[in-house]
Amino acid sequence: MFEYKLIKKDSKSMARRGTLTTPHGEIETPVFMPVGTQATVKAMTPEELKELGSQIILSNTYHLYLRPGHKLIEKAGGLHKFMNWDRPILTDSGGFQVFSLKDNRKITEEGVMFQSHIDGSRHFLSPEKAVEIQNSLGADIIMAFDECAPWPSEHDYVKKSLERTTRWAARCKEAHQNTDKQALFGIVQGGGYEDLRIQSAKELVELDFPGYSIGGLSVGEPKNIMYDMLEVTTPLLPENKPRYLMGVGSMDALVEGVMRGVDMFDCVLPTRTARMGTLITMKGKMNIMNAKYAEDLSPIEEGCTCYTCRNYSRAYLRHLFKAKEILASRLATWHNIHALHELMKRIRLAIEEERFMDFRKEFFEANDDYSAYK
RNA sequence: GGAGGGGUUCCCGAGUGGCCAAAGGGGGCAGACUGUAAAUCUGUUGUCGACGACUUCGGUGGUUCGAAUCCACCUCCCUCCA
Repeated sequence: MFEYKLIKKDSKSMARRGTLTTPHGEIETPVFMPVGTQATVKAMTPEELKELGSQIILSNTYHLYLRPGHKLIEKAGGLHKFMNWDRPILTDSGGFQVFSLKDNRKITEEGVMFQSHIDGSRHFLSPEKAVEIQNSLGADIIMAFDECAPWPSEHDYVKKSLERTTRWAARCKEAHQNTDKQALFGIVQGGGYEDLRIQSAKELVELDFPGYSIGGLSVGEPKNIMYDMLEVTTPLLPENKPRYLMGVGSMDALVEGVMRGVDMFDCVLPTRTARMGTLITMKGKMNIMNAKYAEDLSPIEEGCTCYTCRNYSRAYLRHLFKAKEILASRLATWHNIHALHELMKRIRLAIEEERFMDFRKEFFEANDDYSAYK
């Protein structure tokens, strides 16, 4: 029910083109996955997500466990049914919340004691519990419970953390019941240390997962460190298994990640920044609220085929944002997600046509935000 | 016509002798955001030849070492009475 098929390998880089088969359909990789933490990609309906090209979306164990509760979702027939999304779903384990809610939790070997950000109540999340919740939710791909160590962290701390994450991964695998319907990914950690990334990758591969995530990156470290970590990690991962770089979603990082052998990416960046008025284009990002767009009646991006660009002008978008209209968030989110899907589509095509590195060169030459690469 | 209250920097609105270029909010301008505690947060918002100087708190003229703050007159607005 879960299978990764490698279609084509780029001859000049680690880039690869593949297909991921899940109980809820196939995913063409490399792929960008929008994030719908609370069982909704903010501002978009599932129908709209399909229209703009989303193949798979994320949701979150910690958030759905606290509210509305995984039991309710199970009773509703699972997350797919509950949120009316019949394509693949991937759930994060709550490992990222170990990082992001660091002031409200305590880590032990057994698991993590959280204090709810909603009402302050205490909850214990362990590898077993995280898997149990994810089994209830029923996502096609689920994550092992890990610790996403903060940047910067001492070598000693990261080493202990990753070794615990490996032990937790083994416990997750042991606890996982629906292996036929849900693929459990292990998560490589190791901070910004090459030796630790190598150690983590080897330990996890030893445990044999249907896919491997690369976590603990894009948490504040310089980009070159992230790329260095990818370069030591992906060669150690089995070629016939998908690799998922967690939490990465700027256009440049997507291109650079693909070049280093990553198949899957997710990120809140396009949706969050969309709500703040930052729009993503192939030429760079733009803050649509800037005064210079006040009377600009052209679309966000010339030639863009998204619903927003087909129908609305920069001036109109700016007006909606200035007026704090809810439609502003919707139209901007629509465009941003579409932009990343479009980028991935071009990347896939470029790999198929054996011109990925040329595509990469053209991308960086055309994109003002990443002129450092020129 | 009489009585009272008030006119503050783009707007609203504090301030009632020096610590005031003037609180706070709004608006404006700009920035950040990467497995979502985010329709959030941060900076900035009189001028200049700018670690100092100059102009500003309805207008004019005073008092004072010193005024947005006190006094006089003028002007405009609001409330009540006739």
